Amino acid sequence: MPEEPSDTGFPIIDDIDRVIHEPARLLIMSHLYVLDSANFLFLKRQTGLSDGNLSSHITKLENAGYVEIIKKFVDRKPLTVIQLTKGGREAFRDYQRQMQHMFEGIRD
Amino acid sequence: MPEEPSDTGFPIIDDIDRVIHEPARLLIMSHLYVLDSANFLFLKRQTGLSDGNLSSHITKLENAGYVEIIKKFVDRKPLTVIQLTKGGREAFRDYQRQMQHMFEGIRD
DNA sequence: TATAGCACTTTGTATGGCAAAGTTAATAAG
DNA sequence: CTTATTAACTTTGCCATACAAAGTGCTATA
Repeated sequence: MPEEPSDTGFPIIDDIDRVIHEPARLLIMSHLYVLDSANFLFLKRQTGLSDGNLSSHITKLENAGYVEIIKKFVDRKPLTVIQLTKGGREAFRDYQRQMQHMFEGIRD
Repeated sequence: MPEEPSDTGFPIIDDIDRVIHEPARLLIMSHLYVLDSANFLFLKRQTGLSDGNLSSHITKLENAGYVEIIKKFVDRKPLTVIQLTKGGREAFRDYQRQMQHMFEGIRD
């Protein structure tokens, strides 16, 4: 009979949202959680990611329904705004809760 | 002139210890941080990992110097004990601090 | 026309996780 | 003596993903 991992207060591996867990996206999501939205260039500077990488990471976040990507022209220059969605906010909060819950059982 | 990401209180991507960050190993390390040491079977049950995966994850932790793997025979059965090292304890604490620091700036 | 800025997209490489199957070593059961 | 069982691997193969680098398209400006 296969056994389930017993409840130790630690999260089950599968519970961790890997879309958010990936460091680059964790950083993007942290900024968005605070600012709600940010433009491409800003995120690029904050994260230190290259154009290509930032682009692919926000596309993944978009596919997960965590952000909305809005393209406009401002001052006749392209401006890409990345906007956190409600689902994205919730997912990030869940992730945060899970991590903190895990660390709670751990104090020296 | 290339720009450094400005200090927002969020960690730099490269600062995240990916050896620990990987969910499976995060779970292993959490247990070890509390228990200091644990045997193979126990960790396998707690994490729900397969033999092979658990084995390869603890090998990675060993290569990083975070655990020591001790093989003995008890009751005439092989017993593999995974013991957290000092370095492992420190690395985990650093990881935890970094994560919590990141979440600190984020409260609704 | 050439250049620069912004935001991609594509391509290639390297890594890494995971499942599955096979292996070894020791003992227990028949 | 043979087979099975337990514990713990190791190996193989697949697939996803991260990242760098290079090229593309669009707009505006010199």
